[in-house]
Amino acid sequence: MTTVRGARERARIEITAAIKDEARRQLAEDGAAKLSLRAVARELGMVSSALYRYFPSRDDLLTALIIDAYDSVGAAAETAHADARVLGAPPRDRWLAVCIAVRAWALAHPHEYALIYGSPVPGYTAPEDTVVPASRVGNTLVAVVREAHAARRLVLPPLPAVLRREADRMTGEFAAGLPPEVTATLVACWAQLVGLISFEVFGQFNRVVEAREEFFVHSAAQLAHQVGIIAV
Amino acid sequence: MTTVRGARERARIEITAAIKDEARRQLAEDGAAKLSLRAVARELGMVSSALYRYFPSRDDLLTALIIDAYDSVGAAAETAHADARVLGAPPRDRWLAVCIAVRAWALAHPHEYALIYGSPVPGYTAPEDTVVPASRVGNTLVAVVREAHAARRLVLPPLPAVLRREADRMTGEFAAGLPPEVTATLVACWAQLVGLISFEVFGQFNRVVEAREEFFVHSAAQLAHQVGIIAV
DNA sequence: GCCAAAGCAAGAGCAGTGCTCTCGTTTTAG
DNA sequence: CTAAAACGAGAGCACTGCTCTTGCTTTGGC
Repeated sequence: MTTVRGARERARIEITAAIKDEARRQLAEDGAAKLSLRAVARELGMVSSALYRYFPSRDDLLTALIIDAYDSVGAAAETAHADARVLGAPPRDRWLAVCIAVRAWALAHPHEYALIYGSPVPGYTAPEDTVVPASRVGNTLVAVVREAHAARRLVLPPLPAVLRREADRMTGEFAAGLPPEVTATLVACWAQLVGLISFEVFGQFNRVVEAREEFFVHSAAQLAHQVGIIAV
Repeated sequence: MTTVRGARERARIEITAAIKDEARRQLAEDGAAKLSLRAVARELGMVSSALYRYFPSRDDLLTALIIDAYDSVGAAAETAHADARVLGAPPRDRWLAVCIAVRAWALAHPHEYALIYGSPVPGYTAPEDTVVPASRVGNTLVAVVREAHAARRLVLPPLPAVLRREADRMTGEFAAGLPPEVTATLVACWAQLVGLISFEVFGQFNRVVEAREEFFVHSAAQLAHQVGIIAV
């Protein structure tokens, strides 16, 4: 927490939060495309130009929402992992718990999910501020696999020679403590997990998959197996 | 081909195509969010209201582009499959060929890819006209697996009891001739494949995966294995 | 406590958007 | 040949993101 120096700074914090809240409300209702700065300002009883004191542009507001969304889904994954750990769940169940938590968050916040894992809306390059929150879910999966390795519940999948250097680099950069053999596989599984969730959230499973929950749990279990986490 | 009854109908066909071409150009340049009906009309030397004779709304134009994009990537997948088949490639290589073709198409047309596999832009419900083109890639994967089964190059993965009915239904609906044991797995692999491609196209692999090509081919091969296609 | 400086809300205004409606003109079909 | 349908052009509405100017309020250094 930063110290609040005066009434003005306190007001700024509150108004910034109010803007984001209202924007999130409109986002959840109509989607990112229809999010309007003027509508947000109108709903908050202020004039649109005043809003630019807090967010220099519409894209900056969206970026703030993106960061919050990353933090929100990241927190969901982390608490699911922590809960599974205090229950003494085996690695496979911890993996499943995280996957299920991410899916549940996505289904509960489809538009925020679309904001972070759908097509990038503002431009093409993600602002620097997003990379740390963006990696929270990934880091949680790394933690699960790391614990599985420590508990000797991990078999190392074979890794082709061409990916050996890549796996070493990845491991050093964001998966320290993980056997390099699994790092590349884990990244792939993470992308595949998001693919599964995206298909469900974005309606690609309409008329295709009906038993969504069972289908997802089974697929997530397959991913656990693929990354080397042994059953039970 | 429908018969062209007169000059007016011929003109309508040409103008409709010109509108879509120009719209696709602007889409490839600036993305779906910045696609403007007025800009398209301006570039074509017509007034914006005239464009509404051809597409009743911006969303309808986008829907037309979505259908074309589905057809485009579907055709890419089908030709890749056909080429691999005439070369006598084994099932695993046919699977890889289709995956690689879809990825190549996505990297070449990122905004069109975002249109179909990113967040749904217009509303939430996909128009009925999109479901047939949308299934072309999936059908190609079904065909690959079906051929693998016919060539006895397919091992049936175990399927949990909860998904048995679901797998039977899926098979009857869009995967006739496929052993029900693989249908559900195939659908999951299809979603996971799109997850891999989306992460790359949407920049989620920035600072994470560097050897993209090798990483993708290895992951796609893993998916082939997962769906039951045996190596070589 | 005073006062310049900075932060702030409000309003007007600009360029752009999707979309509608009207009005002549042209092409089609009976 | 004529009524009907399709068409292009233009004006106009309501909305958007964003900028600039104008006063007012809070802040921080003296």
